[in-house]
Amino acid sequence: MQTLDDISEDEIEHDDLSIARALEEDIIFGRLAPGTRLTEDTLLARFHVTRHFARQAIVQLETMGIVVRERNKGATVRSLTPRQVQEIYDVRELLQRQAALWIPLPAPDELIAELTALHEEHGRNVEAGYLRGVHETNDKFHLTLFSACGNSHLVQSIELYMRLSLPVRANSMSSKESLRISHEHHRLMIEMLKGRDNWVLAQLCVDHLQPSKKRYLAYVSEN
Amino acid sequence: MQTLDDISEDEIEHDDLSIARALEEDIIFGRLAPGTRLTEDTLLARFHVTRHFARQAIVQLETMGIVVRERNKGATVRSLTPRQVQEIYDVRELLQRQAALWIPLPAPDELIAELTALHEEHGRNVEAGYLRGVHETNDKFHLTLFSACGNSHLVQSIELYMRLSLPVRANSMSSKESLRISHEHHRLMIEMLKGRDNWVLAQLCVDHLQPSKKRYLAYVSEN
DNA sequence: AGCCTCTAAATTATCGATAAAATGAGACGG
DNA sequence: CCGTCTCATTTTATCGATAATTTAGAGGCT
Repeated sequence: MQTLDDISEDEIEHDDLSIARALEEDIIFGRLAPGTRLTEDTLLARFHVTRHFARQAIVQLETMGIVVRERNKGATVRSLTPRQVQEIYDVRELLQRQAALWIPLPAPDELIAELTALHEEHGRNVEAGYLRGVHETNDKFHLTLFSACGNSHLVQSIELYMRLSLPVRANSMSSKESLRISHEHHRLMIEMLKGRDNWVLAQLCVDHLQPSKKRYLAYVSEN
Repeated sequence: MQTLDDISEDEIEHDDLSIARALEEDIIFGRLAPGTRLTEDTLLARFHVTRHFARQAIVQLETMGIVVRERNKGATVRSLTPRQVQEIYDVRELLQRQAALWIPLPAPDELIAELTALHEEHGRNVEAGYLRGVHETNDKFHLTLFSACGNSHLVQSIELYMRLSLPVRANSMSSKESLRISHEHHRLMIEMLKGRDNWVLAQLCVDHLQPSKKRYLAYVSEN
């Protein structure tokens, strides 16, 4: 497996937020396995920033929930037990279902157009095998969709739980087939937005979460 | 109104967490009005800590959601628009209702005993007019209750939203009558835990939130 | 008076250095 | 051979000082 030291990030100027984002990406692409230790010095060497920023980035990651810190012992990439995964997904389902139920239907053309654009970009990324783009457009699609519920706090919480489930979703990025299925789900969601049935939309949003959860739970149970 | 400088905190040793807690208390008791500016130097003088800790405490408060920071401009106590209050309470109701529904009924005697103890302490605090204690035992009561749902992540989110609604709940601390009503609600909840009807319990938990929300919204609408 | 500009004061952001704590390796005694 | 005690090394926590930014107000111009 690739270690943290093999990844170098010269030339780019980093602040604590961009470091956090870079590491977030490493986690979803499996370059950083859960449990990996994250020392300040390593970040310092990789990103060529002062200790201050490396430290701040770790704090960021901690509040984002993707890293765990122990006093005087530093940070490790959070690793999730099946139990925790189940808990996180139960809450995700709760939040996303309610957001879907609160979206006024039929949705305005403006929103449909925006989502369609994201959807097409997502499709192109899938076919091109450009995983970074897939992840980015996927998250943007869902956040845009759920924002239509009108409750920004709910959306924020949804975002939090999307990040918490990052390591779970990492698995599903590897197979183009599952990405295509996910893409198809998105198309259906857009169709539903044109209709009037919130319950169908909500169910779709919940079902959409199942594959990566099941895949992950199956994966850990056989190891 | 009392300003931040009037409050002094000698003798006690503070770290960033205890500072955050102290300020949290100031907010719920109305000593720190929403919108109040929070400069590092002020905290520094009040708590006799280094700049480092004062700063860290502010970051803490930011992630707890009770303070807003703007780059190069410092922090102010978060002030909530009626719209935001409504959003926060909608999510609170969603989370707490679901937690109540997930609690296995009837609850084990152990839990009943623990809650009863907290309930009695809460009652004593109310009658003694010891507001700090009221707030503390109140939050502890609810967190203990909701923990019984078995989903620690859900409980964490509930805790987050309890903090977000701190300025809203501040109002209700002032009248002993409303504290007594709240206390009575708690008693009913314990009764419900002995039964088998999750729906009644859930409804009770949701209703319990209404008074302080309504009071706050009424208050801001007439100003 | 109204308005722009420039300066000084206040405040936050960043840095490099030092202190404190944990970790691991090797020495020593049982 | 095993435990454990000490010390060197690694890593995080804390500090004080300096840099950068914003804010407010004085002074001058039209």
